[in-house]
Amino acid sequence: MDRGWSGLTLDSSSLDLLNPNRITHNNHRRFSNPLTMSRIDEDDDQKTKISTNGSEFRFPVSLSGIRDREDNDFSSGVVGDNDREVPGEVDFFSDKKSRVCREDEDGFRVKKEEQDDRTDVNTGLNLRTTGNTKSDESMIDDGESSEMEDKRAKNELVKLQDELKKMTMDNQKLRELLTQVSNSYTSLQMHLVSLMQQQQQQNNKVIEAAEKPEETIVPRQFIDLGPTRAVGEAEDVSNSSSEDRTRSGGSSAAERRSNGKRLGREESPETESNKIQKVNSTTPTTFDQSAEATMRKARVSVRARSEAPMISDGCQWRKYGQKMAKGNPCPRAYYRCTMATGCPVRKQVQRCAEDRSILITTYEGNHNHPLPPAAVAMASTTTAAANMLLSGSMSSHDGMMNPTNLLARAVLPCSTSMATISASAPFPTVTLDLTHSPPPPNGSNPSSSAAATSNNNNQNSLMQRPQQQMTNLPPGMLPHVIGQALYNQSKFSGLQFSGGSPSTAAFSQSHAVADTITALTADPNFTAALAAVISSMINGSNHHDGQGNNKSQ
DNA sequence: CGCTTTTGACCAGCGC
DNA sequence: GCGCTGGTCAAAAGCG
Repeated sequence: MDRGWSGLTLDSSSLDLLNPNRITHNNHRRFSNPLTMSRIDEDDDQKTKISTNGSEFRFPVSLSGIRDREDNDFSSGVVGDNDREVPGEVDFFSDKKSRVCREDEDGFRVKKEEQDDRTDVNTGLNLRTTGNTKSDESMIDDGESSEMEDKRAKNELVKLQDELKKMTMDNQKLRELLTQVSNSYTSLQMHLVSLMQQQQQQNNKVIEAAEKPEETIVPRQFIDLGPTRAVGEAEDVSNSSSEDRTRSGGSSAAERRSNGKRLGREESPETESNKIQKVNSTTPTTFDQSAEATMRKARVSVRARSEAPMISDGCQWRKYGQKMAKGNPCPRAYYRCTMATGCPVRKQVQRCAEDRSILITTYEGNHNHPLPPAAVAMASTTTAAANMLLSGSMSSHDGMMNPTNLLARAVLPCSTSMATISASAPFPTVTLDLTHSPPPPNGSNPSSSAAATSNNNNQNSLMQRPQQQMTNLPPGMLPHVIGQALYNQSKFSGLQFSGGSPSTAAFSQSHAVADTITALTADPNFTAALAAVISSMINGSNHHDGQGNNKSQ
């Protein structure tokens, strides 16, 4: 069994990775970004020396641009403290500049000026120098140099300590901010899902009333796929149960199960409603229509690389069966959600026949109970998938989909394609392939064919297409990204969420990033890889950056 | 002892 | 009608 709990833990090291600004901040402050330097100066005057000193180390560019400010910093900071240090500090800086100038031609002019100043000083000394006094001067110089070197080292130490303190404080602040953002996002997502579900249910009722005014039975698809249960509202789904899946033809399976074979399995409120349905479903007139409707049981299939038996999605699952599937030497395991009695959510887990490292997890149904934060994303996944598929079925039975592009955009705003949808399968299924590297712009990535061929795994004969993937994503992260993607997609579908504003895309994108960050925090071991994903999402320009993620292929 | 997993059996749908 | 396949059940076994 997989408890699948993934606590929200924050790691200071990961925080640096999480925050793109932070990355820029740290890296460039030490290496090459004068803009960051100036920003630091503005942020904290006390750190002027630090930042200046930090830049003093080795930034190779734009010396002429920063030079003046640094000189001023020196004169205002160091000189004020100890006049005797002025020459030393200046000399040292000049040495550094000389070294820097050897590395960068941009600073040549500055170096020359500095050298000229120094030359003037030395020249003056030389003019007063005799043979003996010259050696004395040298000795004095050496003594001052070593002393200044010590002081410089001390200053550096103090500065570094200050910088470390500042970084620690920044990390703490970011940590708190991240926690707040995560919490806010989780609650907001739940709220939005709830609202969307309510809206869709209203739409469903209107449509059903219009199409089948005399029918007492609503095709289960509408209810099963309806998101009303995802957040655990005790909605009286008088005729729904993903268990009474209509693939069984509706009545026969329901009757069979009502005969006692499955008694005790479901003690949820559904049991009562199931009985109602069973009675009603015996009516021949309802069978055909409900059967047709229920052919569209939404599923979300996730392909991901994982050595674990299951990907961790935050829910509790109980294995209730295992079968050898045709064409795949690996058995298929059937799991049922046990977080609440009667939760209709099931999932199938099977390894890909072609690549055993690929784990194919197919989710079905919507949770009817509150979920822990770690499981919200996957819940939203199934819900959003249901919404998306349902929106298609509402508009057209066959032409429901061509939302791949929309979905792909929702999954990753910068992606070409990541998810595919099969409407022809017995159950409309959204398949997300997270196992391959991003294809080249022309889509001729060999992995694309691999993705296509490796799908021969009896997963409803889904059509696979070249994908934009996030290679080796940690299992814990998958549901977050996927959930957000599908959630976005469901909004983009526009059929049941007509209220979407132009800002919806940006809103969703920002939340996708936030959700990704949440997932990141769940497993610091993957922060590096995930930071790359976040960066790609933020930058929106990772189409051609697949080399680093080609490990999986 | 209670919960979970295993596994053989059962059933429905589908194609021939 | 028969066989194949997918999906599920439920008794038995395992486990903490």
